[in-house]
Amino acid sequence: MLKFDMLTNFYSHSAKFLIAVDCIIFGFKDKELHILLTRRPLEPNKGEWSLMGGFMDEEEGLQNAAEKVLYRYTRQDGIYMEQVGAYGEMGRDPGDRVVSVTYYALVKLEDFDTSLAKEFDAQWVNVRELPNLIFDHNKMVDDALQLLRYKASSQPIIFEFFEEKFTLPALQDLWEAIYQMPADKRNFRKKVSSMDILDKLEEKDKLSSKRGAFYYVFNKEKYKSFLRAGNRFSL
Amino acid sequence: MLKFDMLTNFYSHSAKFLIAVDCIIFGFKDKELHILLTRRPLEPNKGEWSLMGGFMDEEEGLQNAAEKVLYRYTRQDGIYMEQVGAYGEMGRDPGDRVVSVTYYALVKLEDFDTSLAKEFDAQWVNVRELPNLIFDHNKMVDDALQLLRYKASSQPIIFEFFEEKFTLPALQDLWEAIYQMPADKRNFRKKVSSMDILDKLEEKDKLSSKRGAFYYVFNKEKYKSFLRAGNRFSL
DNA sequence: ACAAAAGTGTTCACACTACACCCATGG
DNA sequence: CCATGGGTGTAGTGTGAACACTTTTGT
Repeated sequence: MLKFDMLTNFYSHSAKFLIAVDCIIFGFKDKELHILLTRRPLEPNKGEWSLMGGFMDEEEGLQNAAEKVLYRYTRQDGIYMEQVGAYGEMGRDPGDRVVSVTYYALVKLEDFDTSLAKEFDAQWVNVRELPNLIFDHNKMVDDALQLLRYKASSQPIIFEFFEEKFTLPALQDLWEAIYQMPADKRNFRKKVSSMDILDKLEEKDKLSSKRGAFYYVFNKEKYKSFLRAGNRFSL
Repeated sequence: MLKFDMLTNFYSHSAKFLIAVDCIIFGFKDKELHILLTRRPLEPNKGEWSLMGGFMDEEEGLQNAAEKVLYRYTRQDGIYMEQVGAYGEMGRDPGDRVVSVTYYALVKLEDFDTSLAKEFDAQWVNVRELPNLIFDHNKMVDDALQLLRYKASSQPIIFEFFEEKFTLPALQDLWEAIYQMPADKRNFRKKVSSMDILDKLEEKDKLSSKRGAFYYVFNKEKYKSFLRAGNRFSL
């Protein structure tokens, strides 16, 4: 009996914990950064605002668990995702001892399936007007935002917010929403175009202005050359 | 029975996991950055190189667990520590399903109790000459180093490597060990002194040179004024 | 014709880089 | 007296910030 335990499990003496995966899902809408929140469907704290989450299963890793949560609530695949951290202080969840590992994700909000919102009682909430969230979820969002800002300044992840093409005015609006700072139009465009990592399309977006703004696309190959030449992305 | 479960534990259906806390303990010695490693005392992979770690108990949080590990292996208190991340892919630990949460720590290696080394079969290993470590511990060290570099460039944590006082040549050696880059002596000293966050002592360190180098101390009050004036630490 | 957003260059200040010589001391 | 590491200043270059007007087009 003991021998069997030793073969299947070397650490059988130690305590075990529930592991939750909570996702800070960012999207860009109405010139503002939003995150997807839900009304918690279960006790304790049922009905209060909460991040999207779930428990990790035996037969999956942390990444898989996070991807599962993301797919469940967005039906999008290949979502950009990054771990924020682990939250495991005593009593952070009054329901039980739970260690939560958080990921932030960037989703393309242009073609979001609105029927999902009803199904899960989910809403896109402006990050500038966040309500009180359960447990330590507000702290998680703060940490995620800080990490997002750092990553977006040093890696080309800002393009993950768009389905494919985007205009420079929209890109700048997004930048300003992420950093909660106004940016100078000319300096912003200069910085972007100086990296030479975008392709300008013929097509214009005529929806948000009369003149229309040209669409651009992030060009992964150009970005690679850019890196090979010893440069580093910076926004 | 069911009712009782619901009161004490709302999530009783979900899987539970062992949670390990592994620490990347950094120290500065012989002009090089070192980390504290040990020969793993238990199966599986007994005898191989490993980070310092332990399992989290029921009645402690992640932070407490990490502090416990640090105190156990260094006997130092108030160690600077920061979470690196959670590692929880399937099969990362062949012994059992374990999710590991890692912290890096900066310890004062000047007055390190060498008897501890024997007690725990621990050694300070140069980060430039790391052996293969068990499981995903090499990846953990890489991630910790990256985070350390980022933090040390934007916050005054580099001083945590010293007991109290330090010389500018030693500080520069440490900086070079962290970033694995040579630094210009005059530019380095200019940057440090331009922040005006150090106190120069009368005393000199006469051990590492004939002329002797003045000791300096990090002045927390000066640093606060520095921040209040709208500046940001940068090295 | 006018309102509303797109697009475009130049100047200035500051920060970062490169660089070489004298000083103090112990042996 | 000399070898070893400690300590100091300046000039040039590149990067980030400030700043205003013209263009296009739908109504």
